[in-house]
Amino acid sequence: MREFISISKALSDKNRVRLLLALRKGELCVCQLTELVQLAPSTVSKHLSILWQARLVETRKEGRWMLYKLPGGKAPREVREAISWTRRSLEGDMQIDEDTKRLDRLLKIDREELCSLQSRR
Amino acid sequence: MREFISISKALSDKNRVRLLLALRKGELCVCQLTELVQLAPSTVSKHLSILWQARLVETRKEGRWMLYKLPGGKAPREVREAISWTRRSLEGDMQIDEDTKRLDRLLKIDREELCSLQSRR
DNA sequence: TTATTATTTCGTCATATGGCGAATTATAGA
DNA sequence: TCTATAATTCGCCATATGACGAAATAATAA
Repeated sequence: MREFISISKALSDKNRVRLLLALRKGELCVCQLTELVQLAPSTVSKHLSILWQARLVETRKEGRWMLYKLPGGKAPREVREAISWTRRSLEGDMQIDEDTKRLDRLLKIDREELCSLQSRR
Repeated sequence: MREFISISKALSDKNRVRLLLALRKGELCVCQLTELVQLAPSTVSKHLSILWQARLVETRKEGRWMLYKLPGGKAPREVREAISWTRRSLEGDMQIDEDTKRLDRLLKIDREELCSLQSRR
């Protein structure tokens, strides 16, 4: 029950779902995700930590960057099913489609450059 | 997105999930559900209204009783999948198993009798 | 070492949520 | 009609949540 509630709570915020589904595109750093959802980095970090605690994302540190991605095939069944339910339910969702387009554009920019752009605000 | 968030929010509370899964046993009135989860009737009613707004349950009025049940096959795919994800995820969950046993006992008591027992508190 | 940069943690605020009991509504029974 | 009962709505309270900016941490670059 604990795990289930943790997952459904994690999925019960719009911005967290946006972040989760952005990771369909592959590994992303906090900068890139922050640029996508346009929230304060501290807020994005908190959201990601909630997704991580629910095991909905995995992390890997690469130099200065913390990279987040969807879990691999060895994730618990609950988790895999939660993610695929989320993906199917939001197929064709306007917000998610916009995010996808925006993300495609962001991915053309080098990570280094994108992150430094951000710190200039 | 609205619908999805509404569903995941509805599923993000332990007692609501208990109520939802109790309905596997068929139609139940608020009295029966209140007796099961041991919360104030007003609290149970509120929870049920949240489940209803998310389309996770259907209602039918029969005399003084408001009966709640799981949605039929014509429910939106999102909803059906959410329910089956919930059921599968909580298969073998201790709390749910206890509820199931308790509910089996409660179902042996006539509704009329069970409800009137309750109002004597 | 020192400075810069990416991320997280902390403190704070406004709002949302889950709980209850009291009051209200709707239906059944006397 | 008047009363009893099932359920909901309302008002309240304590706690949880999502947001931010400032401060702390960790890693690279100068």
